[in-house]
Amino acid sequence: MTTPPDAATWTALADPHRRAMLGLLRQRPRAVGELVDALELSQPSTSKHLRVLREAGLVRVRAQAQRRVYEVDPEPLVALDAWLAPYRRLWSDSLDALGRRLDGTAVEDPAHEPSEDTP
Amino acid sequence: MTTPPDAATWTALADPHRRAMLGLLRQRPRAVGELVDALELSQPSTSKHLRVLREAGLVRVRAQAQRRVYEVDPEPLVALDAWLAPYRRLWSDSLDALGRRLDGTAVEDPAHEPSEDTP
DNA sequence: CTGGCATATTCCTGTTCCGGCATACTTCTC
DNA sequence: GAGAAGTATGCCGGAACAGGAATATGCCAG
Repeated sequence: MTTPPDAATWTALADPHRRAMLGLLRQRPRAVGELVDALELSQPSTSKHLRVLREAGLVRVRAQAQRRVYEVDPEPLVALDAWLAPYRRLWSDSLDALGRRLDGTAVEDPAHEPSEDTP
Repeated sequence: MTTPPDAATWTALADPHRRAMLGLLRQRPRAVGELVDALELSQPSTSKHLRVLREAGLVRVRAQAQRRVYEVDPEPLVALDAWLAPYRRLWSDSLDALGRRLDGTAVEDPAHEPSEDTP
């Protein structure tokens, strides 16, 4: 049933700076200072955003002497991917004539996805 | 290069009610009243959320006499899917031994994705 | 054209969120 | 140890956002 993304995941990704951070960390792990330089953010602000990402489980920290090296933890993104799955048929059906390639996106009967996320 | 998701898409999806709405609309198009009943929200609040979704391009409206029937427009989700793509290798490489199935997720050389979203 | 239904919009309030500045904490260097 | 580098946290003001109530708008039935 593939757990839907945690609310924290969504709110973490809602911010452009945090998405940019994730983009940089996807390339390679980086210390906070590198991120401060790359994005044009103050160090405290950067740390706070990293905190949000960390608490959402999107990044992991490993301490290297005084510096903290952050790297992406893809797990919440897997959940996002799963969340997206049922919507995928909405366009793959029409645009992708090849249809059902044998990935997870098996063609299920309509209107029976997990109701998910209903508050 | 697959345009990255608009900021509006992310903020629209950041709200649980709006995600729930999208989930309901994915099953079938619905009029506002149906959504008001399904979610436990006031009608004005519902309309406002629909407005956000609409302006993000995530839903389309078609007028049916006095009622407005909403349905999902998957286009922004395609962008989301594309945004997710470069991250997918982070877990498909490790978990999915089958690797590079021939979808869009071709295996590119690391650390060269579009820098995207940098504010 | 009057009244009623379905939806959108406005106004207002409480809350959350972001950014900057100052500061505390930890670890390295000398 | 003293000081510096690297990072995290607290506090604050301003902006953005969510929800409710009341109201406005469009459309239909009689």
